[in-house]
Amino acid sequence: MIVSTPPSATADPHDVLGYLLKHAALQLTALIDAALEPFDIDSKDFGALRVLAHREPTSQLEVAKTLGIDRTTMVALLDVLERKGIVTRRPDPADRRRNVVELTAHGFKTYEDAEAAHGRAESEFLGAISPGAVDQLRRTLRTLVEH
Amino acid sequence: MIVSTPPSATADPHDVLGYLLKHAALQLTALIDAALEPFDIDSKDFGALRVLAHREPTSQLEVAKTLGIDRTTMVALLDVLERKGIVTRRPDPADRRRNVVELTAHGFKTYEDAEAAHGRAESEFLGAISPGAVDQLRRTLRTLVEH
DNA sequence: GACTGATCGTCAGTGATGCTGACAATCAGC
DNA sequence: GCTGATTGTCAGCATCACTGACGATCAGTC
Repeated sequence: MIVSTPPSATADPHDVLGYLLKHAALQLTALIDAALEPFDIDSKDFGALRVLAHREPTSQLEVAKTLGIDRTTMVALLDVLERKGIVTRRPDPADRRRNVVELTAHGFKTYEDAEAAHGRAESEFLGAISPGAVDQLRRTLRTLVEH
Repeated sequence: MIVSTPPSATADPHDVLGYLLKHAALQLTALIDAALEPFDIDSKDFGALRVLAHREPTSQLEVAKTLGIDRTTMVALLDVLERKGIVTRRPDPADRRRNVVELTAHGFKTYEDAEAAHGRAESEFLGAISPGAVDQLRRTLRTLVEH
């Protein structure tokens, strides 16, 4: 080493991809949580609602797998949503080990409102970059996450 | 709505940016933690080491601010690194409220080895996308994180 | 020089998150 | 009808990073 790390001798953590990904996720989540707060749900809840709104009623495990969370975590998540009257659980007649999870009417309305708010929050977060860069970002992240 | 969400009626969470960012961060962190394991540090520790290696010895608070973590969190982080002989803490003679934090010789060696391993892990994670896309990703994330 | 307010490191306590391990109920294959 | 696997549930635990409080110290003011 001739000179002591020439250009950015500050060791800017913004060079480290892990830092950038983590903090981008944190900031976006905070924005979305704030945007969803009027609907009494948060970003985790929204993820579940989104899956439920676009599917035939499925089991808890299916939803959990889709969201990439544990089935034990799903229990607590649905407990809250059920208490709020957003989803219902009933035993699946075809396989009584399973619970069929469904959005209530109120749940579906909540989802639609939340979807709009979510979109606005995401757009706000992405406001500083061009639409092309947004597409590129989404594609790149998809590739990385899906190996 | 004419038909019920035409193309991807599965509500793929991979469309949601928050999901992508979070899981990209998780996967990368897991890879890096595994790569750093032989050096008895993890990705959080590495962040601190990186800052310390590229700076004049500074206070705990400075390092914490740079890393975007709380000063109370920094205490525990440094406790571990000090116990491992990677950093030293001593009161700043110029301001005895502060601790001067420094890498030990062993700490610096650890950092250099860890830096190489970290780079390999990051490259492995980024293997599926082109170098151009990597640059673009880094720039985009930087813009987003820095508002 | 002594008082006031702010700063730094420390620690205890807290809340959120998401796991493991165990359990009962149920199903599928033989 | 057994046996083993699956589903939902629950208790317990580990991690993480925070808040609030405290003592020690510093800087500015009188």
